[in-house]
Amino acid sequence: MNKSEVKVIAILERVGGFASAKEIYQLLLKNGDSVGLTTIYRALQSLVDDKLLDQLRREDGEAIYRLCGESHHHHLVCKKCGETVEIEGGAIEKWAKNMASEFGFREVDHTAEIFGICSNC
Amino acid sequence: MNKSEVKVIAILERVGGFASAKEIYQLLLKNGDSVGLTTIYRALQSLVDDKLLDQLRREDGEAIYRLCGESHHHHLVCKKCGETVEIEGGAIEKWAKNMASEFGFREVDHTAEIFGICSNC
DNA sequence: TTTAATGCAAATACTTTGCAGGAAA
DNA sequence: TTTCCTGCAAAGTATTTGCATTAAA
Repeated sequence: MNKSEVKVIAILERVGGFASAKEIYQLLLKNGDSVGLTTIYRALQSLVDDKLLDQLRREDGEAIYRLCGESHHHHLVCKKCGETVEIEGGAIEKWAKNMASEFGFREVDHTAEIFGICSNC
Repeated sequence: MNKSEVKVIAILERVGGFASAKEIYQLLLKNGDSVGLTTIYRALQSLVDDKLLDQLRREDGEAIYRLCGESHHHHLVCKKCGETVEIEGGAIEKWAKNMASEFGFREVDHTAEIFGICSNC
């Protein structure tokens, strides 16, 4: 594991959830670290190969990464103003696990988001 | 719904599962239909907007499409081969409703997908 | 010195958009 | 005519690769 990979892991720890290559890149720059996007991609690829990161896809096809085994949360997003609340998804975790095992799927992951209009809008 | 959209629907009926834009394009060509890839993309986009198709992503980020049933359901998708199972999400519906009301959100909608590797892969 | 890591630029793959010509109403 | 549909070519975005430079061992 080289320096870039350590940096990427550190950022993802700080983020505590999913982030795309570009987001990680920008966080590193903001951090004062000097890196190229290429290096981020290479670090991410290597970390996924080593099974230290999970890789999923956003709806628009962009790849997003997360530390393996990290407990994650979901979002409640306002369709109008974009305000976002992080919520626990205990029920969903169980649902995903049950459904997956019912149909014989392994290495299971999931995405879930709730959209609505917040009380201010 | 115009001619191209009808053609796309017909192909997806024949396929009986997911297909990417390129796959649909090639099937149409093999069929003797003369179409451009651009038109396929436009038809797909329009059908997704009209909620006649579900759109998901393969592991490599390519979009895949398929006819969607009318009832609200969720998907259990194989990250490798794209095989998909439609599943009921009773638990999720409740979770979404509860979370939304807890935080004062209304006009609530949600997305939820489970990813894994199916028993054949 | 020998190997591994880096980053720019170019290449690739998927998808969207601008635009002009053609079909349909 | 007026509007919609098409498809080529160009643009856009995410990601990967070639290659020469640099850092590390």
